[in-house]
Amino acid sequence: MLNQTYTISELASEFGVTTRAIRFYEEKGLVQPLREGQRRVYTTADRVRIKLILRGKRIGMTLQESVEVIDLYDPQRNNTEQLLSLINTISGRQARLLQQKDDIDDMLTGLSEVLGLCEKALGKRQKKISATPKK
Amino acid sequence: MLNQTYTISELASEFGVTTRAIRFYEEKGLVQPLREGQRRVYTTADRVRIKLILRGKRIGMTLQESVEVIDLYDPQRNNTEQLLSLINTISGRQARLLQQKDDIDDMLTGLSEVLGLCEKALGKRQKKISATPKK
DNA sequence: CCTTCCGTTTACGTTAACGTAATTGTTTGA
DNA sequence: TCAAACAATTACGTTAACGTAAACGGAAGG
Repeated sequence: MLNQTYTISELASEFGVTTRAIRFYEEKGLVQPLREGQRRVYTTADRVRIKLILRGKRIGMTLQESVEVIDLYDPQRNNTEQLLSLINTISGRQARLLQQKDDIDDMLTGLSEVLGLCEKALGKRQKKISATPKK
Repeated sequence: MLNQTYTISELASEFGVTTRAIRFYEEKGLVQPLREGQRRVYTTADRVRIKLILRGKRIGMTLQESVEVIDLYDPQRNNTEQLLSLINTISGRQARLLQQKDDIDDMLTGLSEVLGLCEKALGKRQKKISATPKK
């Protein structure tokens, strides 16, 4: 059933963020943990939301954008108009993500080339060292 | 030889940013255009730098990070120590980029699933409409 | 000559996403 | 019982990346 709960500092250390950050996400309405008296109690659902938010951050999305994407996942859309609008939203987001992948691939290619040059330069140096008489 | 030059507003409109943004990049030392009197004159090299900066932005890098990556491309490193350090830097950056690709793929998968559901829902509705007697 | 269109400098304003105290509980193990 | 550890609230501070506005200068065209 996975009705496990978490404290704020558990989640903070699990995800490598501060408790302040998590409280800030709550301020912004990104999560709404339960309370036990004063203490915040996070469910696995909250935990997932935070995880998704941080995933969004890693690829340069704002918190609001992350929430928008997360909200796409459980759509309460009924009528045709809303469905079509949702499809447009998703298509747009997909296009941006594909663009990002291209950007990343370009950058990876460039870095690999530089890395190749480095190793080549080091290789020459190593040969010189290897060729150095041992005493 | 490609020694074409550009005005600030040419580059701004080409890249879809404001002139203010480009001047800001100069303030931060990201580009150093020539001058013709007061006017800024951008070379193709400047243009490339700006392009790379904006590519970095698209994948969530800060301006400083973009500059760091750009600077990796023309290394003035001589000694072994610096080469090894450079290799480490590049490897780290590559790892982050791969992580980002994974994040993007995960998100794309999720979005595709939602899209599938949308189309399925729409399909049903279309069938109903199609099945509606024409008059 | 006057306006209109770039372009420049200077400077203050703004938003996002927290950081950093300071202060105040609450629980819990020695 | 008392300090140490964890949590909460409040509030001011900070950084990045520009936006926005004011005030000014050259040049080009009618």
